[in-house]
Amino acid sequence: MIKPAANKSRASGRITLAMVAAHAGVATMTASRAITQPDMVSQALRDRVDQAVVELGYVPNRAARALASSQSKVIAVLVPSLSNAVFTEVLAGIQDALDADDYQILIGNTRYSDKEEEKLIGTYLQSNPDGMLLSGLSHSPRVQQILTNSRVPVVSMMDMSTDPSQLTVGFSQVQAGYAMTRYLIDKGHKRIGFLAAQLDERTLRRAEGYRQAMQEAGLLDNKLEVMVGEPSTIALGAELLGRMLAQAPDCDAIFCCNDDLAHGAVYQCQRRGISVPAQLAICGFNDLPASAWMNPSLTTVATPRYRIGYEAAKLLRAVIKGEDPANKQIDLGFTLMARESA
Amino acid sequence: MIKPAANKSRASGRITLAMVAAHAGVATMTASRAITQPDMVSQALRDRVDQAVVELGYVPNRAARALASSQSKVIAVLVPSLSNAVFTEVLAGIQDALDADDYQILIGNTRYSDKEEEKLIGTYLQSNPDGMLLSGLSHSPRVQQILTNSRVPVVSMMDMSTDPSQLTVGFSQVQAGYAMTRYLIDKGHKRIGFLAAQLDERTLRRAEGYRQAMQEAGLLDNKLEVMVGEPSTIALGAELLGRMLAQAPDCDAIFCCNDDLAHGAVYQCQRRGISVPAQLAICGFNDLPASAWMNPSLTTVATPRYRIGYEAAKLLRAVIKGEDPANKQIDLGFTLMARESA
DNA sequence: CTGCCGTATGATATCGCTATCAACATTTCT
DNA sequence: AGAAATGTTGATAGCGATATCATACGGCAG
Repeated sequence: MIKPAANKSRASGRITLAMVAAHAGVATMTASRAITQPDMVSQALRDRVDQAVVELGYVPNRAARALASSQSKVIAVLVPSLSNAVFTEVLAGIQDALDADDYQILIGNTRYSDKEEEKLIGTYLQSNPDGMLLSGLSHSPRVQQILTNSRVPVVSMMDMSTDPSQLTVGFSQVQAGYAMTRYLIDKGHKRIGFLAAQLDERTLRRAEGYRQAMQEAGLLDNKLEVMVGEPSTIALGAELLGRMLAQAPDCDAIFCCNDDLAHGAVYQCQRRGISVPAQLAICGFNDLPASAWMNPSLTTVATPRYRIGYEAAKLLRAVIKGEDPANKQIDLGFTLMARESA
Repeated sequence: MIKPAANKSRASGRITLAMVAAHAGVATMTASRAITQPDMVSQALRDRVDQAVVELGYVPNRAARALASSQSKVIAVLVPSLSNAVFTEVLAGIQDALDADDYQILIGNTRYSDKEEEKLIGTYLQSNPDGMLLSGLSHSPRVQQILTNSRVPVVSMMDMSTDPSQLTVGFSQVQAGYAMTRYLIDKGHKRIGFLAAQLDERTLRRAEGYRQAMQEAGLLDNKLEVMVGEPSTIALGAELLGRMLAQAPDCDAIFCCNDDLAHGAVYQCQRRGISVPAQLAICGFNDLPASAWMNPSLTTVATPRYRIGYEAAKLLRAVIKGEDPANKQIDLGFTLMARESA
């Protein structure tokens, strides 16, 4: 019943599906089905194929599969940073959502650079991905064109879009910035500084929310803004606190555009003997793990990063399957965490 | 001179190399060479091909390339965690080292699980990677066998191996654990606790170093060890500090197996009114960014994570090219950062 | 002028798998 | 019972690139 194994000794020592099929005494196509669509093959043959797979140690060749089926089973994910905990949690959500689906996730780090993003998208397109997850809404015109031409489904993460056709999962950065500023205003602060670094699109949106709230309260003053393009770090937060106090000595509260800066600012206050929040209130953005534990604990905005990744991946998967999702824009909101520092 | 473009309207709307070649009026093979080995093609034809590539917006198909050349240009990287800053810095080093080489990096997160690792390696082997970068030395027997069978070059990162044939880049975790413990002993501490979580192989090696030093000084006492398997977090550090003090109230110093735990322990001391280092010295491991800035600043061991990634990737690249590296074991050492907390 | 050689170009045969349709066996329906 | 529907299996033809070998050509030695 069982034919002898194929012995075309190919150059590559690799075990191929054809060898498995020969070993099991079935056609290659049947072996293929036994592996990828077991329901379509009779129990008896399926068992023989399965056994042959084990005996020969067969490992399918993804490249061949992709080529023949024009389905890469690859999803490309672009994040602006891997050292930022925000995005690693987004990635965790994505991985969990895609876990069982046998998707290969291609993680790209754009380092907050449009050029890098363009380069990465170009590279990833060579892998013919079934879908892409991008961070942010704004991309260079060339990127937009490349994406349109490629017809790859794309879901944008982290912020809400005004374009209703764009698939988006996130929360409104503007509203979050507004909410935090309002909180400080309601606490009675008048001279509220805004400390920002990196100046990526999310930061700029938060700044927008800040200005909106300050404007409404008649408190807007550009002396209260310290914004620099360097990457956001604790060390920079410490430094920028100094710059802020030099620029606006009467400042009574500081809204840092993220927790790293806020941590640095708090530590620096401690070193200078400035008491937080008595003399200066400080708050951050993102609610990193340390924020709840440090002393004083940090008032900040908790953002649903894990869920953003999770829901974005689920949405993308649905679109890849050809479904037309009822909800193209998923707003996951945010939570203001009032703690000791403000 | 230029023939009309090919118009075999393939099912996939994709622009193929054949179309580019037709558009440029050359053979497919010539177009292929013009793109991948430009030196082998005359200036004139090369220009025509380049132009056709741009005009048609040609994107090479990586799967086809991999299949035909049996070179995937993929390097798989396995790390136990993405939320741990240590490994994201390793990744940064890898990316920088491999930047120009047109390698595709497949990042896998094993979540500190042997099973996950096995699964990921199985998946990644389907992509026929040119090489692999693994974290740690110890892998399940099955993984070892799979790797041996696949004949994929592997470089192990993070620790030093005793097997001289194994390609390794890292530093001795045992020595680092020993050094930190000695430091505390030399400072006059007698009851030095060891706080550990996660209990992955690196943590266990550090524990080994700790015990060795304590043994030598005649200070070893298992009441001084608190080790749990849960993931390492700031919150857990805070909790375990309590457990340590309950278990060994006379403890006068604590060596935390990583900075997260140490941060939690320090914060918890502050809440309990225990002064660090006067009443209790605390030190960590890894030197995360916050450690230098928090108050008190944290005594810890700085580890060359970025360089580990960088050198490991360079070593792997050399091996892939067929070179036989003189130095198969690269020890990048570590640095004890003496700060305020101990 | 013949013939050999190195270089640029092209034709063809795979790489390993799946899509597709044909062939046949087995039910189910009228 | 005969036709139609259903379910399995197999043969064949690509998917889009590169490896390999063959061919054409100009240059140079003899």
